[in-house]
Amino acid sequence: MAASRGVRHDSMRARNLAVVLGAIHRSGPHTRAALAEMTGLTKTTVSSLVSDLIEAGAVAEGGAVRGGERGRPGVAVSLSGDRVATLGLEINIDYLAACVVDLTREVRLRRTRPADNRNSDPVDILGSLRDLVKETTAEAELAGLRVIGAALAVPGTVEGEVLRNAPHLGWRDVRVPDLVDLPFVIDNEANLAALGELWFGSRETDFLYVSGEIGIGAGLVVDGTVFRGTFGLAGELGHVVVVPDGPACRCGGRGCLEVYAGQDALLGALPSVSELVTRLESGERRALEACGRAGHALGVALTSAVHLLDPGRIVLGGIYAPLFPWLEGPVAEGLGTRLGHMRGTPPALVVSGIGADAAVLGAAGLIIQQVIAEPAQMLGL
Amino acid sequence: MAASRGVRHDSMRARNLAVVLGAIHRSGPHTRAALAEMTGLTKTTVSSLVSDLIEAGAVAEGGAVRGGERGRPGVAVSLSGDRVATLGLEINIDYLAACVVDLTREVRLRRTRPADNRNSDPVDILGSLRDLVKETTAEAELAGLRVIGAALAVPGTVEGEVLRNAPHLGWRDVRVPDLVDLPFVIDNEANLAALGELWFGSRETDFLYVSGEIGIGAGLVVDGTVFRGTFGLAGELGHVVVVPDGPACRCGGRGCLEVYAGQDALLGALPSVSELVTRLESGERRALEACGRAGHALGVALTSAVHLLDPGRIVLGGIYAPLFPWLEGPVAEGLGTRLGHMRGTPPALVVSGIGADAAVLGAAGLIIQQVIAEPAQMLGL
DNA sequence: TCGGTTTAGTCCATAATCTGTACATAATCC
DNA sequence: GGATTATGTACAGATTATGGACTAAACCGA
Repeated sequence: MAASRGVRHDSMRARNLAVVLGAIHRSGPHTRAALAEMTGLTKTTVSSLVSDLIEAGAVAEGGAVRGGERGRPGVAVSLSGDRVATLGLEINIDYLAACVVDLTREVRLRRTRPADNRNSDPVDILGSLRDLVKETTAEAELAGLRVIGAALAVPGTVEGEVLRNAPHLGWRDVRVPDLVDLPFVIDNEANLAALGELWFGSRETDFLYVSGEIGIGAGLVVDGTVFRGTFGLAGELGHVVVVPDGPACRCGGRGCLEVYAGQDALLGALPSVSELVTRLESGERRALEACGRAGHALGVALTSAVHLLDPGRIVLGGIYAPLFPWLEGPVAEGLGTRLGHMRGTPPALVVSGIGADAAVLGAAGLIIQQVIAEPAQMLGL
Repeated sequence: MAASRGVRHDSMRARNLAVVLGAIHRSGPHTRAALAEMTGLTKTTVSSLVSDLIEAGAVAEGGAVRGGERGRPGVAVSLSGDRVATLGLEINIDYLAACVVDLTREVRLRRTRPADNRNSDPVDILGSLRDLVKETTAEAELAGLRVIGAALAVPGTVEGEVLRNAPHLGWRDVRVPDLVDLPFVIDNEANLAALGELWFGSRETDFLYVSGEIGIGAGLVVDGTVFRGTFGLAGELGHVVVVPDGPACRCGGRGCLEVYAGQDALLGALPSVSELVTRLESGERRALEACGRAGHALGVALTSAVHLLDPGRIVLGGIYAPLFPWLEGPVAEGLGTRLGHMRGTPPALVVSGIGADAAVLGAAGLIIQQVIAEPAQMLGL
């Protein structure tokens, strides 16, 4: 409901650039004539817009030229991966990560730096991250790519440029400075992982991405857009109430999902998720029971989530991805019996295909989406 | 992600008409000069747009003329309530309702027709509703108002023009025919009641409206817009899990909120909500305990809802409005202790100010919003 | 092989809309 | 009463899209 500004000739053109670029992005290479048909603009206008987009490096001629049919064949116009790129960044509990992705969503560069960020000093970590940014940006430029924006994923709640609360890092109200001299945004790890799944994983446009980490977050994507709630705090699946009088949770509540299905509850005394997988594979009873309990709790919490959020499908990611074979049964059963006849069938339950990279990729993808949505502004047209 | 069309000259003007009308709507009467300032358009353009809007009957000169300051005083332009109106309709369990609202959101006409619609025949009810529509439309036209669109609130889930499932009416997959020869939409009662609260009640732009009826629905409003989820089924608060192994619910699940806090659970053997209020006022223990239990369950379910949906505040409506004095304590306590330190303070808990009319008013308001958002299309400019 | 047909892309005159400066108007200030 | 200040309109100019004519490049059929 912000005060909206009037449309002038330049914003009309800006919008039409976005419409044409969006059409190319949404459904692959097209000829100018096809674009005119799709957008309702005339061939003349599309030609003019396309030539601007070519100049800005957003698209290029070439790609698949349709042939074999009658008439003069058109020249296909497709997204160009050669000139414009964006930077995805991630601060997680035990590593820093960066990646460079070009406009075609091809991953061009990836760097991970192991670190122990639990209860760390923000200044140190941010300094280290800044080094990583310089390194990757320089390398991308060597490859001829112009990095035009960056996004950062953090394991906590974000408001604007302030990291409000990242319990596992031990950070509160940390103002993250612009790490690059470019458009820069910060967002929650689960939200960005959900977007990673959208653009680099299954490419479905409607789903709830469940991010199992030390905490449990979720990012809801409806029609290709993340739902963030009023203050950007939506999707805290980890603190949905599973048992009203259950054990205390570190959040102050009782019987939260995190108590039953967080990483600590799943691992118990085990050192790592891969160790847990090993034991599950060898059929160890204690491990199987832990997974069963977690799956049951997840089924209860997801039932509430489905009633409230109405997701298209449910994607399990993070540590739940390797554990999916053992979680799927109990979770699906819980959903199936509890949702009952409120809806035709419960949402499909699937595993994330991109695993641990989801958040960094989503971060880079977020900026790419901005370029597609506002090419005039992002590319200086 | 629908294929978006290019912007042409006529859509530029259509957009600017909407921008100017939106500014008048959002912040009361303004002079043309002020509108130019706010929209970023020139005075010339605003003058031209305003004269079109006057011709269409959307706005009128007059209203508060600012005086007493230096310079030539401007002529205020304000929404006109004299010419354009919309129709709100509601099918509920025990009544049909209609109302006519003008562009200034003044309620011009209201009709309620008691009926017993439980397990009824859709054909009968829709016929009766059609009569009500003819009656109210004719009466509005006598008052010089042109009804330009209608919306219908129903107690069930809606997809497009089909009422999928209204358990208390006993309707499934009922295709509702266009009741008027005008733009016409159908939506869920809780969603429209939430919009009623937005436009005719507190006028806050961010809240979760909880509609206590025989079932319990909720409508989430974020930044003045209803969140509907993927299939339009979001907000089914009544079936959020409160106790995982609780009593069976008619939905097929167990321990749903509706079992503890639905109208039937609250009333027990009592005949009506007003009877319950009487007993609460006289301090009857059984009544107080029923409210306490319901409030406790509501607190648990709302905790999950707050974590997932992140509402700005929580508005209790429907039968919860008269019961608010007795529910507020247990609900607020549950929210306060359970939300813990995940967020600064829990969302404010308030009572709806418009009671039973929320849904019909919201329905009429929905069409008014469409007029404000797309005046060119809705008014034929 | 060659003209006919079909479709793609460009050129250019025209149309729609907004901008910006100039100007008439109407109030206050001194 | 004249200076000042702000509103609202008029008109020429700028920007962008349209639409029909035209050129280009393929296939089709004789």
